[in-house]
Amino acid sequence: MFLEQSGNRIGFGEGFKSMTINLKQLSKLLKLSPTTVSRALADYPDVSAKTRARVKQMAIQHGYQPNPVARRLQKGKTETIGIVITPEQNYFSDTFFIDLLSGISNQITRAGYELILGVASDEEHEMQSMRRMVEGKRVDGMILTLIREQDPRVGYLLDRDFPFVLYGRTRETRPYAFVDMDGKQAFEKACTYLAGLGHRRIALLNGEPGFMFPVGCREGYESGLFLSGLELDPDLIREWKHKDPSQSSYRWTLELFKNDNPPTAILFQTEAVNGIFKALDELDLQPGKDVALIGYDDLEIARIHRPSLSVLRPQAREAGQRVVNILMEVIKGEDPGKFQEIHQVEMVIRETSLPPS
Amino acid sequence: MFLEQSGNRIGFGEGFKSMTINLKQLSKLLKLSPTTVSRALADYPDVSAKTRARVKQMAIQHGYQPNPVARRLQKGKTETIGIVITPEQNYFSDTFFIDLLSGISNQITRAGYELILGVASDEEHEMQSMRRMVEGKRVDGMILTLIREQDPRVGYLLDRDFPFVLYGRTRETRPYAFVDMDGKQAFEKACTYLAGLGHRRIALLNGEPGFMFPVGCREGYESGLFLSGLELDPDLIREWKHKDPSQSSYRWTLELFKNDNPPTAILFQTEAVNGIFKALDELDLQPGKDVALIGYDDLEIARIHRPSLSVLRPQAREAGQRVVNILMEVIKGEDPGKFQEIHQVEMVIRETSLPPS
DNA sequence: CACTTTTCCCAAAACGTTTTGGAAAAAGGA
DNA sequence: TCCTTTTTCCAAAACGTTTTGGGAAAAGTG
Repeated sequence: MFLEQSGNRIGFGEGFKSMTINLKQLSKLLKLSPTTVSRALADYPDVSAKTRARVKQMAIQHGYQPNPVARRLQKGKTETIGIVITPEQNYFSDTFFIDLLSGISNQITRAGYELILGVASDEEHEMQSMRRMVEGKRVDGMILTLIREQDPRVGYLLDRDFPFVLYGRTRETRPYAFVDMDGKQAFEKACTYLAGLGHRRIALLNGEPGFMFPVGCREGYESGLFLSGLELDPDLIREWKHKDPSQSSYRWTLELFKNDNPPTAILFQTEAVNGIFKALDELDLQPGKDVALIGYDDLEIARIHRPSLSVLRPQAREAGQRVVNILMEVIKGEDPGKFQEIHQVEMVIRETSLPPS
Repeated sequence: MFLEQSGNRIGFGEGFKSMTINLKQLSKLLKLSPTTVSRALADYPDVSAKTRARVKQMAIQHGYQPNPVARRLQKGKTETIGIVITPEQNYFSDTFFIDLLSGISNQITRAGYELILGVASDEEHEMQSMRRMVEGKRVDGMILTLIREQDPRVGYLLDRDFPFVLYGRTRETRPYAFVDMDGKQAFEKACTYLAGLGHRRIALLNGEPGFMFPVGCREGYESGLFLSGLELDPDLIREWKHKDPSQSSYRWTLELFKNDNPPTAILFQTEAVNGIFKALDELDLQPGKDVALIGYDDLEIARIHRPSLSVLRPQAREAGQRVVNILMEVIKGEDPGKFQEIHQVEMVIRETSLPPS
């Protein structure tokens, strides 16, 4: 009796469990109607300044917070955003994805929303997890990452006019909202930079085919070569497959140097750096000295490695915040086509981008 | 008018948006009361088999799914579990944490619950994010990871009798539920294994102090030495600080071999492997051949590196699933003290655990 | 048949908010 | 003063479920 946890009585049992107070209880305490209390807290103009102050003070004093579930039901919103990640996307490899997520999460919290997470083992479960969120009315909007060139998720969401924002782009003619990094501009910049140093043989170790982001990287690479008056040599382009060890960055790098006219510089995704270093080591080539290297993504290893790796650095946190802000607009009913942002990528010159020896 | 999205009319406009149906609407369609429909779908015995079948069939046909928000309000549960991660915990470094998260997420989905995620930049925001979830009545239970020896989160949750489960352990006398890896047994096993191969000088490059898991690692290490009749040499023990480059695994490894009686084997967190390899390389020592290595956690790099790294492999996925199952019991009101699980860690012998040369 | 038990269904209440549509009281205007 | 406007508050409805507490019909029992 003494220890019962019914918890809805007020002013009894200073245990933490009973520290939860109701709108009704609060209004009783104030001798006001729940309506007025609710409106006072929401700063409606039709409640006098005096009572508003009194209400707010009492609310703080009792630690009142409106029950989010009840509010959601009444408002007809879930106040929730969904995201699905896959373990295979070793996008998780280092700070990059977590930075993106951090930006997303913080901005969502700021809006008073919730971020719900699904972890899917493959493409099929990814879709399944998303459908559960959408069709189960569990979210007001979706955030999509690691976008494929042909991505069924985008068609699905467009078909039912469900709010979403992509981090990345896809091949889809209907308008949709996205935030993307300017991989093209980044690789073009890196390529012309290396050419400017005197490099004539620049290789590209590109990301996994099927995804969208390597497309931009390649465009930028080709454009950079062109702007520098260099020929494109197909032998210098490789596509790295993350899941297939026979096509690992290590193997591809070794092969690259079997060429009788090997490259003096390599552009690549920083994820692949371990394999590249390993291969160069075996070939007795010094990174930076014998081969210039610029990676895409500023992972921790890029900073701590000796020599430190020159990189292209996308601002993941900022991008995450923008994704959320845009999604909120789309949820409000704004036209998604209005929100298509391409963010510049800065280049960080460290020790692996010297002129050819 | 024709394209209006009011969406609550039935059987009109086969657009996807209107594909959402209500309990009330469904019951009207069936000429039954909402009560009966609800109870039929929940398999209550007081509805005849015939109508139950009819209801279910109609529900499927119209893709009816109860609105989770409404159900939560009525049931007085959020059907939601919270977790807060921090970017600094480069636990995210590879598959380990994402595997844990994957186990957690899948099991939560199976229970019809939701997983909400907070990303905090430091210890203070970590607490803040958790308090928002708990005091804002946004979750029914919390999952805690990367536990510190003194962890204010645990005290906080115990104080208000809020359901939670730790992945890991902490110094706290009150009973609480946890799932932990048997780091002690793992390091003991690795240590005696190396000693059995003939190693006499075994070093420990331990995890960051302040966290709980290195404590078990050290205990296991010391116990392993003792069981093998080896002396403990404090010079062979280092604590690696992730955020402080002056105490990086690279530096510590170099220092380790300045010793005039250097180790022939090293035990460490696999996270630290890059620095160790780098240092050994500079010292002209071959991993596996000149120095035996066993890492804790089976990260991808352990498998793909040549020589491949022998490791201790915690089963992250399974642990994640157990954490959720236990949390569900605790939420139901079971005594948390009953759920304290320590999972065995298997040892995977690869190429870096040879006898001393 | 009269009574009890079982089967099957439902109206109403409840969960905790916000919104709607006033209404009473106070203030302003003539 | 009387009428209009503004200020300030509130009762009731609504959001979409599940649970409570029956109640009518059907089936069983003597």
